[in-house]
Amino acid sequence: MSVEPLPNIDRSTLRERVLRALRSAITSGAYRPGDHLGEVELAGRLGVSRGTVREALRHLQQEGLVTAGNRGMLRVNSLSVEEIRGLFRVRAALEGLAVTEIIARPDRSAAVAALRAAVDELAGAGDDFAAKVEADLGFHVRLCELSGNPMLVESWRHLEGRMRVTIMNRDPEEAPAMMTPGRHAPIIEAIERGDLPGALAVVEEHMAAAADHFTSTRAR
Amino acid sequence: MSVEPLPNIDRSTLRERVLRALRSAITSGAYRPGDHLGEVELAGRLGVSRGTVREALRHLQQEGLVTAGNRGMLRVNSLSVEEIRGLFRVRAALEGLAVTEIIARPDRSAAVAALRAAVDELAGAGDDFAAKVEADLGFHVRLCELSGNPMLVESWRHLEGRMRVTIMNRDPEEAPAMMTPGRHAPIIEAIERGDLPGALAVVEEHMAAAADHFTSTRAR
DNA sequence: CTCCCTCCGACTGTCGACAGACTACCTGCC
DNA sequence: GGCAGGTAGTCTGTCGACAGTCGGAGGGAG
Repeated sequence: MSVEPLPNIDRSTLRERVLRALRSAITSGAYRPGDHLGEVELAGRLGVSRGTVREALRHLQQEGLVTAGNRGMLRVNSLSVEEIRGLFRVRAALEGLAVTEIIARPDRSAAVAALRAAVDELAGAGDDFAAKVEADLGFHVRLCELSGNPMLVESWRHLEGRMRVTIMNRDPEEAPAMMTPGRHAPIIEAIERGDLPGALAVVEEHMAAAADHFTSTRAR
Repeated sequence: MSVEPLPNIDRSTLRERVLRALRSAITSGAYRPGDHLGEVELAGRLGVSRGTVREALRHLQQEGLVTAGNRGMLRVNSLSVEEIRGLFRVRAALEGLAVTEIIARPDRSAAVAALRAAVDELAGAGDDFAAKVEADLGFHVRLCELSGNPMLVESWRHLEGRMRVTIMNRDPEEAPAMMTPGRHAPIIEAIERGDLPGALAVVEEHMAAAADHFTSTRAR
């Protein structure tokens, strides 16, 4: 008797799938910042009950992708200039911790290799805007993962939704300037040298530049 | 016609009130880490429907107060030793950013005064364990607030639930050693001097000591 | 023409019920 | 005595419906 095929059964709950669908719809730009997300419409469109959509929306609200407006109505979030500046300062602190812990680890060279693979993906994204975004964020989350500190990853992910709406609030035409291998290589090099102050300075500057980028010429 | 009294109407939703009640029940120790939180039991005890309790529980799950166990059943969270160490390293990074921004602000002396008031509350808590916990966490969240970076506060609060279950997982008898005015004063003094490297070192050491404290003699 | 009142539509808040899944126990057979 | 199979109980997952509230359109009075 054969035992191979039997495709993996999807054991995820409906709520999880709806959550992923909505998150994807927002981060892909199908819903723009400010758009109203009505429970009834979404439930009808997804073919599930309101309660299920509701739970997914509440989850996205805590992720910062969605925010409550008048009368509890939810809409796609968009950050103010001050929030964006603060966001990138927090990211600088978190990713500064990440490089600190990576440099302190014995398997630093393995981390460097993994990071190089991440920038290669960024280089391979070409002109595909969505792929560039994924590769860029993928590099930074990988940075956190390689620190070996799950709580750091958790904290970083808590900011991810806010970053994604910020990215989506801009014109895709002018964003690629930020997401190039050249901007990320210095971080890896400093880690490889074991140059902690240098790595911290590079991360700091990387985030400051990103903050400037996303706070100028806002809203498309 | 008189216009004064008319007590403020509570416009909070039932879900918000249930959320606060459950959060309070956990952080006060009524439910211990590992305890199972059944939707039916809670709904019956609170006199609300399961759906409402469910939403509150999901919120607490994202806060890290509650975690999913077998078959989606939720129980009060408890952190491993590694998670606790990582948690306090992230806190060190965040609160390090806080002191950095406070020192850079022009109204630094006002922040110092506010922080002194916070440690006074800690001193006035006496032997009341719950009051000491509130005053201690109050000091640190105040530190973040005074940075003027709302995103920093948001990130810190995201860790608050995990800290609270960690605190609650220990014997109240031996915790007070951590939460004394003497342990917090050096932070304020370094800020007052404008001594950034000194302040960072103090915060770092404060968090390392706290991590050691909460990873030794675990579980009561 | 303007202002106010009323009615209508839409949306979220909350609830109770049904269904599916897993656990633990209990019984009968080997 | 031990193990397989069945069975009851309990928990979460999901759904549809009712109710309350807010905003706006529309009509009538001044």
